[in-house]
Amino acid sequence: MKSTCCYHKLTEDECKDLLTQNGINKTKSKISILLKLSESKEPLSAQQIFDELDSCDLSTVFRTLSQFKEKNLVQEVNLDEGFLRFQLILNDHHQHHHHFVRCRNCGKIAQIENCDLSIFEKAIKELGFTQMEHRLEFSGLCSRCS
Amino acid sequence: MKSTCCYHKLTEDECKDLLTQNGINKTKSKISILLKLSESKEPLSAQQIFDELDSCDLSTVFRTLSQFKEKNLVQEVNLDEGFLRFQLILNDHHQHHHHFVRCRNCGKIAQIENCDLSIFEKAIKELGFTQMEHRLEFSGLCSRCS
DNA sequence: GTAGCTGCAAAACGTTTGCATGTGA
DNA sequence: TCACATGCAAACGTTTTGCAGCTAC
Repeated sequence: MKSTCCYHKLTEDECKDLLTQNGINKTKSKISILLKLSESKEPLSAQQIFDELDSCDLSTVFRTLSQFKEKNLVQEVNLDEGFLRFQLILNDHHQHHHHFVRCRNCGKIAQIENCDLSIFEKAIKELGFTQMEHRLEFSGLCSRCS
Repeated sequence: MKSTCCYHKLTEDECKDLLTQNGINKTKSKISILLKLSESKEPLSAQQIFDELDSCDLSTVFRTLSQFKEKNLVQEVNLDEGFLRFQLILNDHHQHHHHFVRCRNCGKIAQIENCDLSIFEKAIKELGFTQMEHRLEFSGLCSRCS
């Protein structure tokens, strides 16, 4: 199975550096949330992060993720599951877009590289829209489930 | 402004026929929900439908939409607003996909025709996935807001 | 008559917020 | 010191559910 393009487990020191660079206080919660996100090959929900941390309130997880999002450290991922997932953005040069395939049966998530939606963006400009952002997600059955 | 591809206001009789064809009881609620959906040029939320109907519980709206979805009469539209919208599917030959642009400022919604995502589907097949479905949505600023 | 539909109320779910206390720089 | 971060509890908005009564067929 192809690995995701920007999976990179951070050390605690790297987490601290990242927080400093983004002007965020280096608290126990923020460091461990950052660490969890970096350890995961797929985007995590707030609940998932909460479940894997020993002592940290769910509201703190949400507040922290919201702050990370503001600082462009994470992107929200909506896979139509009824909740949002969050994925670390490490190389933030250019706009960063990840697209996912999710198995409708087992929930397995894979990532799709290379996203050229210029055809659509042209059509949308004709509708008078500017400053476009997009969301592209797939679902299907993974090799094990199909 | 370009009109949407399959907007078609139904008559009450057409609604009744559609329900009969799909083996759904012709109740007052179901007819009026179907009518509302057909009158709208953009996908409606359950709340919006509820607000525009005189006497019909919100739970009935949800239950009805859920039934319509099972019968492939409507598709869910997720524009990352924190709730789902529902759009009538009238011409159900082939898989039906609509994609939307939503103005991040005023919420105005427009529809995008022609959806060729074959490039991605090839990449995804290589990941071992089959029976693909996709979701593609854009946001931006409409001509009035940009 | 019976399966299916409805309204009402309550719950469930993910998420956000207010507030008093605690912590990092 | 003081802005910022946290835990707790309560609220929020969307959606689901249980139940008793009603309606379509």
